[in-house]
Amino acid sequence: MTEASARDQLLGRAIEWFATHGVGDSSLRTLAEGIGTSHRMINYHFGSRDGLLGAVVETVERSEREVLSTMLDGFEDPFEVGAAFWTHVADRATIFAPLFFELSGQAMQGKPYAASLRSWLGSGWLAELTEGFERAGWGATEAATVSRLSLAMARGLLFDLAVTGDRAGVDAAMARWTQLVTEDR
Amino acid sequence: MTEASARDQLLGRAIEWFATHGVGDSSLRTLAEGIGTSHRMINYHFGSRDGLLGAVVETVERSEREVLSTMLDGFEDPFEVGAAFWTHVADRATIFAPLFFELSGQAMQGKPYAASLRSWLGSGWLAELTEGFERAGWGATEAATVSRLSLAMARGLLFDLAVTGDRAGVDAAMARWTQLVTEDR
DNA sequence: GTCTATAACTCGATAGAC
DNA sequence: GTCTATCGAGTTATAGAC
Repeated sequence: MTEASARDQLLGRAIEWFATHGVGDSSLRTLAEGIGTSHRMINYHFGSRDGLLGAVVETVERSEREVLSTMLDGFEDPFEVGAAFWTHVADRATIFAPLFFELSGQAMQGKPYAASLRSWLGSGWLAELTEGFERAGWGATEAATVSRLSLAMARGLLFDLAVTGDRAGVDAAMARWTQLVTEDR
Repeated sequence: MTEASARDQLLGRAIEWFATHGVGDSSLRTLAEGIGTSHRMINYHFGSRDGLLGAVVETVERSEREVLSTMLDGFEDPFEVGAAFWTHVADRATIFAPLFFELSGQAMQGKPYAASLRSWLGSGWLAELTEGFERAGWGATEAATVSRLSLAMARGLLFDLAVTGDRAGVDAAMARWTQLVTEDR
C-alpha cells in the first residue's frame, strides 16, 4: 500500500481540485500548480491527461459504491438506507454535484475516459435499489418502476440543490417524495 | 432582421455543432471548419469564444421558453401542457441533453458565460409550473412542492434518457409519476 | 463582411539529468 | 520519483487588405 501512496495522494488532491475548478478548463499545468506538484509528475503517474481523468472517474465511482454498500449492510429498512445515502450525497453536493453533472455530460457525449461512468450511470444503482424495494414488499415490476423514479428524483433534486443551494427546501421535497411513494403502496 | 441574418445563421449552426460535439473540446477553429466558416468570422460576430457561448446559452434558453409559452396558450389542462412539453424535450434529448447537462455543470461552477443559465435553472420554470398546478386545483404550498418535485423528476428522467437511450422505459416512468401525483391529490 | 497572415500564448507530452 | 528544459502543435485574438 505504501508504494502506491504517492500516486494515490496526488489523485486525492486532484479530485478535490476538479470538484471546485471543474475538469473542462483545468490544464495539467494549472492543476499541478494548484495541488502543489508539476505537470511532469502527473504524466509520470497517470501517463496522460485522459489517464488521470479515467483514474478520477474510477475512484469517485468506487468510493460511492462502497459507501452505499456499507449502508446496505448497516441498515435493515430500505428507506433508512435511502435517507442515509441521500444525506451523504446532499452533504457533499455543493462540492461534488457540479463535477458529477459535468462528467455525466461528457459520458453522455461518449468521451472515452468516461465510458465506465456511463455504464455505471445506466445500470449501477438500479439493481440494488430494486432489490431494496422488493425486500420492503413491493412486487417485482412495481419495484423496478419505483426504483427508476426514485433514482431520477434523487438526481433531479441533486441538480436543484447544486443550482439553488437550498438544502432545506430540497430535503423537504425529498421527504414529500418518500411520503408519496409509501402512501401509494 | 436582414442585417442580423448572417450572425443568426452562424449561431444556429454553432448550436447544432455544440449539441453533437460538446462545447468542452470544440475550439473556434474546429467549430468554424465544421460549420463552414472561419474562426475569424466567429470572433467578428461574437467578439470572443465566451461571447459565442453566451449567445448560444441565451438562444437555447429563449427558444425553450417560447415553446413552453406557446403550449401554455394552446392547452387548458396543465397536465396536457406537461405531457406535450415532455414529449418535446424527450424528442430532442439525444441531441440536446448532453449539451444541457454539460452547460448546467458549468453554470453550477459559476462560469460567467453561463450565469444567466444558472438563474434560469433556479427559478425559470418553477413559477409557471406552480401556477399551472394552482389552476388545476392544488393549494398554494402544495402546488409549490409538487412543482419542485415535477421539475426534478423531469430532469432526472431526462438524465436517464440521455444515458440509457430507453425512450419507452422513460415515457412509462413519466406516466407512472403523473399517476402517482394525481392519485395523491 | 470576408479573407490571409500572424502575434502571443498555452497546451499535452517527452527527454534526460539527478 | 522528482526536477528543469523544451518540442511541436494547437489555442484565442488581432492586424490589415479587399
